[in-house]
Amino acid sequence: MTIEGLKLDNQVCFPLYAATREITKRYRPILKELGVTYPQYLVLMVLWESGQLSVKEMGARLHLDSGTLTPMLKRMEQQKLVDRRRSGEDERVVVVELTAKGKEAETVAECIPEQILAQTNLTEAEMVELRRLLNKMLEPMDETE
Amino acid sequence: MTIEGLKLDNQVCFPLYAATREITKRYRPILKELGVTYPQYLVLMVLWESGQLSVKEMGARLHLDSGTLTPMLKRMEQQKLVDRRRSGEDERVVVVELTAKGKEAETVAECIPEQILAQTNLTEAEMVELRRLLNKMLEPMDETE
DNA sequence: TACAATTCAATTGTACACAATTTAATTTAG
DNA sequence: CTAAATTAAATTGTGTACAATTGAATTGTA
Repeated sequence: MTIEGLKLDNQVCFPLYAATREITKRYRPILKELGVTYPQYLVLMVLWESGQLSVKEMGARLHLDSGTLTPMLKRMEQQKLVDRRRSGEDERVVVVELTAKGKEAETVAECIPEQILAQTNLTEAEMVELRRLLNKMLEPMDETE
Repeated sequence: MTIEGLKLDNQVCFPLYAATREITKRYRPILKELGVTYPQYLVLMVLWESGQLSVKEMGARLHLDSGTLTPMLKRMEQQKLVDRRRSGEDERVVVVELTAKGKEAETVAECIPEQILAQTNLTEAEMVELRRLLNKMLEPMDETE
C-alpha cells in the first residue's frame, strides 16, 4: 500500500537525522562538564584551530548564519569563553576570539573525541568511510553557486 | 598547536551534523509545496506506513519525545493533516492518525525521494553503505538499557 | 480494595536553526 | 565626490529539540 521510497527504512536522510541527534545526545553529559552545548563546542573547536574568526568566516566553516551565531556567541561571551569586538578596519565585521578560559578549555576537551569514539560500535575503517561519504555528500553544496 | 583529535576535519560528528542540516535545506523548497517542515514530513511518513500511532510509538520510531511532538502535532492538526484523540481504552494515550488531506499528500510526496536523490553526488552503492553505517551507529542506542 | 509506583502527554524553560528584514558600514558607478 | 548597490551583523518570528516537571490515568501490590 505504502509507496516503497517513502518508507522510513528506505531513506538515507532519516538515519542521518536520527544519528545526528543520538550523537549529540552522547556529547551532552560530557560537554556539561565544560558548560557548553554541542554547537558551542563546535565554535570552540574552530577557534582552537583558527585563533580568531569573523562571524561570517565562522558561519562558512560551520554552515551557520548570523541568526544562529549571534545569540549563541553572546551566550558564550557571558560565560567568559569568547570575546567579541568590532574590527577596526571594517566596522561591519565582528571578530570573535577565545578568552584565557576558552583557551584552557582545550586541555579539558582533549579527551572528548576518544570518549565519544568509545561509545560507538563502528570500526576505525567504518568511521573513516562514513566520514568520507558524509564529506562527499557535503561537497557539491559547499560550492553551490 | 591544536590537538589533532579536536580538529573539525578529523571528526565524524561534525560532518554528520553539517550534512543533516544541508540535506534538510534541500528538502525545504520541495516540502514547502506540501506545506510541511522536514520533521513534519517524517511524521507523515510513519503514518503513511503505519496508519495510526500513539505519541509514544511515534516518538520511539522518530527518536523524539512528547515535548517535541505535542506542539508539532498540534500544528499539523491545525493544518488538517492529522487528527489527535484520546484513546478510549487508555485515556493517557493520544492516538494520531491521518486526515483525508494527510493521506492524499502521499501521492504528491511520491516523487520526493528521487528528487532528493538526484541532488546527491553519491552513487547508489555509496548510498546503501552510508545507510548501513548510520543504522549501525544507531543500533546500540536503540537498545540502550 | 486502597494506595504507592508507574506511565503517557502536556507544559515550562532554554537553546539552536533559519528565512526574512533591518541597520550600519563600505564599495562601486556614474 | 556622491548616490546606489553591496556587505556584515543583528533582529524578528516560527519551528524544532530536549531536560525537567506536572497532572491525570492506570497498574501493581500489600
